[in-house]
Amino acid sequence: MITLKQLALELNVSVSTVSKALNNSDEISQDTIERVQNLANKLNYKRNKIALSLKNNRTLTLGVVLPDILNRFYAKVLFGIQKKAEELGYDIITYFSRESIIKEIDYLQIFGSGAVDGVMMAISQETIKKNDFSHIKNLILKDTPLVMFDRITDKISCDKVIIDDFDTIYNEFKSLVSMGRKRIGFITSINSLNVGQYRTNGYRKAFFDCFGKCDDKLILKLSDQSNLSKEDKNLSYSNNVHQSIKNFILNSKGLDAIIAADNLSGVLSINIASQLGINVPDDLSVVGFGDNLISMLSVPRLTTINQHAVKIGERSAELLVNRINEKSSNNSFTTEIISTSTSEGCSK
Amino acid sequence: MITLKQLALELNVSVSTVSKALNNSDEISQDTIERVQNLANKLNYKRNKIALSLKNNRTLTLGVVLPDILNRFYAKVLFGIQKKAEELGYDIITYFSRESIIKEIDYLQIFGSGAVDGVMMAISQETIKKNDFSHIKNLILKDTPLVMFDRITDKISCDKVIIDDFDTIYNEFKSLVSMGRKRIGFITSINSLNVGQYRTNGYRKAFFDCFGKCDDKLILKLSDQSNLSKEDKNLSYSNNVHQSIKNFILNSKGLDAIIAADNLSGVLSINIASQLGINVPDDLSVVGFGDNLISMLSVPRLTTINQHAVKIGERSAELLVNRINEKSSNNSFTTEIISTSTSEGCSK
DNA sequence: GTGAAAGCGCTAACAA
DNA sequence: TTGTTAGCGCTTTCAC
Repeated sequence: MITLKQLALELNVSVSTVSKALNNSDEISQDTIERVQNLANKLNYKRNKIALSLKNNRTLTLGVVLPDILNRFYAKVLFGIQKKAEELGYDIITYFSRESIIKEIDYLQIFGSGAVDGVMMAISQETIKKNDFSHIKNLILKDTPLVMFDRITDKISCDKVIIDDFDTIYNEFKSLVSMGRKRIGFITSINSLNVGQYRTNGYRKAFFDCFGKCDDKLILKLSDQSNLSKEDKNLSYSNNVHQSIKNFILNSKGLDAIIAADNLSGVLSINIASQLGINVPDDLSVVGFGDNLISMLSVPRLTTINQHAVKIGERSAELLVNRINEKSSNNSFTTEIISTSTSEGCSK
Repeated sequence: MITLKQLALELNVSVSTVSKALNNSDEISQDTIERVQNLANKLNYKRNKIALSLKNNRTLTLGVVLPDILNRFYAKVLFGIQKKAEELGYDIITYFSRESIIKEIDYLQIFGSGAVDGVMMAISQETIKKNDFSHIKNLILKDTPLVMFDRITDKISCDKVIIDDFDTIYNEFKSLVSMGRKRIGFITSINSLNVGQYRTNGYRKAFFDCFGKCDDKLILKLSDQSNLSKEDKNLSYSNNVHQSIKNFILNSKGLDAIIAADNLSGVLSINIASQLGINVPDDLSVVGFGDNLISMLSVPRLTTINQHAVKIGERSAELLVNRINEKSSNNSFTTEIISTSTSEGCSK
């Protein structure tokens, strides 16, 4: 590794002169600046990030805790985080809690001891279930800036970035009704998550507002994927899911629309309906969460509700860096809602 | 942040005594050790990672450059990397090149300046196309340990982890033949990648060995996804792909099997064939790359070739840490081949 | 058994 | 305009 010392030696100047020259300090003559920078370029010199961190007491690194990188939504969030962080001059260190609170506790302790300047996280399912957020409180006590996204909790005061799950489903329901749909079903495989519950509530409320008491037979709860061990996500699991959806479609009399609360059920519903000879979207409208990639796997392509995951990541990073750079500890935290949008597809 | 100095002050001992006590040095009396450690625990003292890095000239951090985190294969690799790195006591800093050589150059320069102890990467498509690996050579010149995975090149000497694309497809073809299939088609959307070419070559060779001269009409080259800007991955793109596959199936006389070289074409082929009234797998066998999640989106579920992406990540991290810990610079690099396996599904 | 001092690579106040 | 020095938090050698 090439250091200031080596440059200084080579050029017969002092280390501090080199340092200043590289920083374009106006204390240094133009001539020296050029000599130094030329050599630095030639040798491909790059400042040592570690030394800078120690000196400045800031690492220019952000910590990220994701429940599950194999979930495409979080992969997109991570992409957004990385992109924005890079723009703002930060690196990211990434951990995956795999829905475990123990891991989460571990990770936050590491992040809380000077390894990063701030932390972004979506809490694990286990943490939600245990309703125990003390590890997150500890992080905040250490004055580590924190931004929560997607999976959040009222118990913690910090900046937050979410989508409005309730309203999204509520509005989607209304939109289907305005298109003349009368029996709108709801499929979810994320029952145990708060976001899943908000979506279900949005469905129930819209149903009530449009048609009166909600018919629970129109709600299909698939077993929660994230509750399954890897071994369970095998053939028999997918057979079960296929069968459940098939039965749901066959047994729901007059069903003319489906809203899927996750990014797989929608695609599956279309493919299964097609096999049953049901024409999508003429006989059955299907709308689901998803993105360009997953949604193109159904024939016809699924009409999707786009959560703008990348944007969630970007805004989280932005809010975090703002918070880091804030001098006084401003106590007013914001909760930012990223609006969803319906993207083109042929299934609605 | 709490430091050694503060502990020392509080306990009326020197900084070095505190340091040694925390490290259970036998130079220090048991009594002092206890006093120090008690206070440290009480105040939740954690060593400052940055200071340690500077002192020891190793960061306990690994650098990762992925072409695209939205590609599920790389998301899985990243998962494997993170898992193994954590086991071995390392953090990871992650960059996404987005298939751009400029980004890649940037990232490797940062990584080469002491920010990490070693680097893992899969090269970008642009780098492959330009056939210019000087930035990677520069990294190696700086004595930064490097492991390449999945997308590699002969031009660089380092440890490598790959799957055997050629043999995988070759064997899959033979397996289909042994099941009595006679007209086996091949669909690929990754033409421009070397891995894509290896797979195509595997197909051609197997075809030749079984049936003589390969009929190019049985090969469908879809437009390369990673060449598309985000805007192009829209409805018309998926319509085009759907239509291409449909035509391919309809126009390939006697087609009784399809091997898909990427993780989407297989699922799509099944769903499209089903819509055409073709029975999968009775009339048409379909085998594709994929994983538990994507493959369950077809009805029936796709029989997949599993690349064991997580394992690729794990082995890469393992090889890298081994290389880092190696005293002498051993020049014999290994290329590790992770074997694929066919996982259960109903489409073969 | 304990402490002083040097040094990892860098910046910045202060001297020259 | 350039150089000297101190110090970020930590470990380690060498005195005491």
